[in-house]
Amino acid sequence: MSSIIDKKMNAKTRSFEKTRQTLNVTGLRVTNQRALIMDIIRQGDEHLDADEVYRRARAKQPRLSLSTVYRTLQALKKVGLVEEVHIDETRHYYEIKPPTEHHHLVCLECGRVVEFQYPLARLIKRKVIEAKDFEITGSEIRMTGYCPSCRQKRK
Amino acid sequence: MSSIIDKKMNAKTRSFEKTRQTLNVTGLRVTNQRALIMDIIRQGDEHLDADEVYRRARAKQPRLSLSTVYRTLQALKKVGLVEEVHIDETRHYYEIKPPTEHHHLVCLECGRVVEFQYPLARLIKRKVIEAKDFEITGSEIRMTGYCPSCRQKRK
DNA sequence: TACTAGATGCAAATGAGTAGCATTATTGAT
DNA sequence: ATCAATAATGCTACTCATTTGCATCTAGTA
Ligand SMILES: [Mn+2]
Ligand SMILES: [Mn+2]
Ligand SMILES: [Zn+2]
Ligand SMILES: [Zn+2]
Repeated sequence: MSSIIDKKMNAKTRSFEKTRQTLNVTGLRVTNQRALIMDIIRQGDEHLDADEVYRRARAKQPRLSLSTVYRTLQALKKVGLVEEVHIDETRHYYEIKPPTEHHHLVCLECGRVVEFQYPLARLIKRKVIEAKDFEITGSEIRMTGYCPSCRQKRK
Repeated sequence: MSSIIDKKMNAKTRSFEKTRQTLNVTGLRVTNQRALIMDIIRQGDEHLDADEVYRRARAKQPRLSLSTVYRTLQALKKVGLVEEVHIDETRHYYEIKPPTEHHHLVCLECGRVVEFQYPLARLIKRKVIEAKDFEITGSEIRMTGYCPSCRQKRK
């Protein structure tokens, strides 16, 4: 049998199985649709919205419903495996909960989203508790501007 | 005639006229509905959403339509008189463009929004251009946590 | 005062996300 | 392996903030 196909299948299967393991410890039931959705987010390079997840998932499981995608995204968010990002105002995007703090830069010209790895949460948390006696548990920074390649074109 | 009523009327009229002046220099046509909406946002202490603006405006101009509120908010945003804040995911809120940078703290318990006056934009802008060659033109920080009074209750 | 582009009001449309409910699948116990 | 309990799924219908089309109106200008 073709070793190329075997390798592809195995890579996919491995990833999927790893995802099932991850899900298993959350208390959530491990369903095929959840494993698939989680896997798609894990493998997806970009930030995906519900509809994009849906489109990609249907390629594998045509009977999967959009409701399930929405419910799964909520569930994964709740158990802390996935994070919701508010890059634009019209819809929510999702990414695997990252190990280190990062924030998002959105290019106003081309829409590209760039990640900015920098720890601001600590600083902010401290400043806020000093000034306002307000205890911060989460913060999100969204920055807009122009990416390197669009800056060139504008000049 | 009652001087109290006169003073009230005059205060309102003065505010409204000042708003008309402000609008006049923007290139936008100065309509009663725009002046009223702008005035409501200016006088409103809190952050107002479209529907709240609509409710308050109808008290003065019952024929005003919700569409006009939405269109006006967009117009005021575009000319830089008003700023859109993304405090929650379900709707947009509006405030007069503040002269100094501030960000918003949202209490997860009671929903109260507290403003945090602190200049982070400069720092962020610099760090980002260094690290990513990305030119930042706007940034918004949304922080969630617990306000002083809700922190008490939780203990 | 008359002209005209821009603004308004109303009604209908859009679109992301949610909810109800009958059916199905996972899990943990026998 | 079988079963019961109950969580999850797939539909469909719904909600609700925001947008759009279009006929009518009005602010700004000559
Ligand atoms: Mn990211
Ligand atoms: Mn504010
Ligand atoms: Zn760009
Ligand atoms: Zn509170």
